[in-house]
Amino acid sequence: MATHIVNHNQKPAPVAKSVCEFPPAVAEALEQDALTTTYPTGAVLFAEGQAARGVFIVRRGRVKLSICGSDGRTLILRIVEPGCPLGVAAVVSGRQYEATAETQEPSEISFLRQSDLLRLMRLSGELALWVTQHISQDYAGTCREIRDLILSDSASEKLARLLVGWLDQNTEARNPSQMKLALTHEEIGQMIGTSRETVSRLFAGFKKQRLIQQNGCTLVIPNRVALESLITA
Amino acid sequence: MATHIVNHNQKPAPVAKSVCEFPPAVAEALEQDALTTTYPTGAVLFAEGQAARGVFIVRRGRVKLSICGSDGRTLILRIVEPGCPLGVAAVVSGRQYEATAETQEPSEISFLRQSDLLRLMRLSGELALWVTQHISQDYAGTCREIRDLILSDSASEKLARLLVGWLDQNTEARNPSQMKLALTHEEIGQMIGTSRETVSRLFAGFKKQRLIQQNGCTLVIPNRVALESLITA
DNA sequence: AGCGACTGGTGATGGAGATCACACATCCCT
DNA sequence: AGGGATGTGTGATCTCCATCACCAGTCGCT
Repeated sequence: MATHIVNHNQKPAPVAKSVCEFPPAVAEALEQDALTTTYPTGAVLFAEGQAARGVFIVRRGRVKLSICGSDGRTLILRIVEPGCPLGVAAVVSGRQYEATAETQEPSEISFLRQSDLLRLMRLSGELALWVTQHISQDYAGTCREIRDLILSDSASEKLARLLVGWLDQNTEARNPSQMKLALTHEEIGQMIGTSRETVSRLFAGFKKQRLIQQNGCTLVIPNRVALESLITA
Repeated sequence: MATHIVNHNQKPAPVAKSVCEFPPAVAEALEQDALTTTYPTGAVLFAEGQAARGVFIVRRGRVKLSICGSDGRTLILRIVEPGCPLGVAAVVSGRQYEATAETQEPSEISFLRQSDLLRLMRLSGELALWVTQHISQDYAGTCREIRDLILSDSASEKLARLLVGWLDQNTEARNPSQMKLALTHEEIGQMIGTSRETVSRLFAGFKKQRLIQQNGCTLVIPNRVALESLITA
C-alpha cells in the first residue's frame, strides 16, 4: 500500500522534535516497505515487555509512551508527535520494547518490520544515521526526565518544570505564552510522578499566585519568569 | 487509558563478559586512532553539559556515571565496567554529554575523537553497529532505572532491587551469593535516590531480618528469594 | 430527562523519609 | 601521639505528599 507523504498542517520544524519531514532515504523506505494504518484513540501499538517486532512511525496524531511498575502505577515518559519513530532502540538491539505506546487521539501510523528496517539500514547509511540519532535523542530525553523527576523533591518544582518545558515547545505558536492543555490532571500526575489530587492542588495554588490562568482547556502563563523561579527554589 | 500489568522478570542483558574483548573492527579502530591513558581515582573524564568531544572506552577500572540536579544532589546512573564505551549517544548526535563520568579507581581508558569515530563508523558497518547497540543498551538501562526509581515508593524496595541486580552481575563469581561492596552508603543512596541515613537504617534492618550479612566490605546474601519478596510487596 | 463514567476540587489523616544533630570508628597525615 | 577527613550508626523532629473520602460538574448515552 503506497502511502502519500503529506503533512496537512505544515508546521515549521518543531524545535526539539527534529524533523517532521523525513530525509529522502527515510521517506523512500516508508513508501516501499511501511504499512500505514489509522488507529482510534486508546489503541496499544506495543506493550512494555513484548518482543520487538518493528518500529512505528507517527504520521499524524499523538502517542503516549509510558512505563508501569509492578504495583500498577504508570509513568508517562513522553508524548510523541508526528515525524518520530517509536521502538527504535528495542528493534535495533533485538530486545523487548522498553515502554508501552498508546494512541492519545486518532492517529495515522506507519509500521516497519524489524527485518526490513535492519535490511534498509544496511543499504542506506542515511537511514541508519537517522535511526541512530533518534535513539540517542531518546536517550538524552530520558536522562533529562530522570534529572527532573529525581532531583527535585518538591512536586511544585516538577510541575513548574513540565509547564516551562511545554512553553519551550510552543515557541512558534502565535501566542507563545498560551497553550492547549490536552492532558487530564491524572495524566499530568503520571508525567511528574505524583498523585492526581496533588496536581489539582498545585494548579489551584499556581492560580492563586497568578502564575497561571486557565479558561477551558487553554492555559495561559503570563509570567514565565515567576514560574521558573520555582525551579531552583 | 488501560493499565498494563507487565512482567519485568527478565534477567538483565547478557553481561558483556567484563573482560575487555571487542569485535575485530572495534579493536582495530582503537589500535589505530585511540589514545589510551591511565587516570587516577576521581578523575573527571567529562562533565554533564560539556560539548561532546569524543567517546571514552573503559579498558580497565570502573567509572561512575552520574547526573546532578540544580540543588547539587547527585544521582548515579550506573557504574561502567571495562569494555563499555562512554558518551556515545552525545557524540553521534553531536550534542552535550548527558552525564558526568568520573573514575572510581585507577583506570585505563581509551579516547576516540568524535571526528575519528564518525569517520570509522562510515567505513565499518560493524563498528557502527557496535556503537548503535551500545546506545540502545544504555537507553534500555536508563528506562529500567526510571522504573525502579519512580515506580516503587518504598526505599527498601529500591535497595532490594539494587542488591538483586548486583547479584545478577555476579553469576560467574565463585560464590554467587557473595560480593564485594565497593560503594559507600552515600553512593548507594545516590543510586537509589535516598539519603545516606536511610541507607544506613535499611542495611541495619536487613541485617536484623537476616536478609544480608556483612563482614568488612564483603556482602553475603544468604537468601535471595527473601530479598526478592520485598520487591513487589 | 436520568443514568453512568470520567474529571476536577478539597478536607482530614497518616506515614515514610528528609533533615538535623550527635557519637564513634577508621584511616592517613606531619 | 594529636588532628583532619571520611564513613557509619541512631535518635528526634518535621514536612510533604499519598491516600481515603466525598461532592460537584460535564460529558455521552438509552
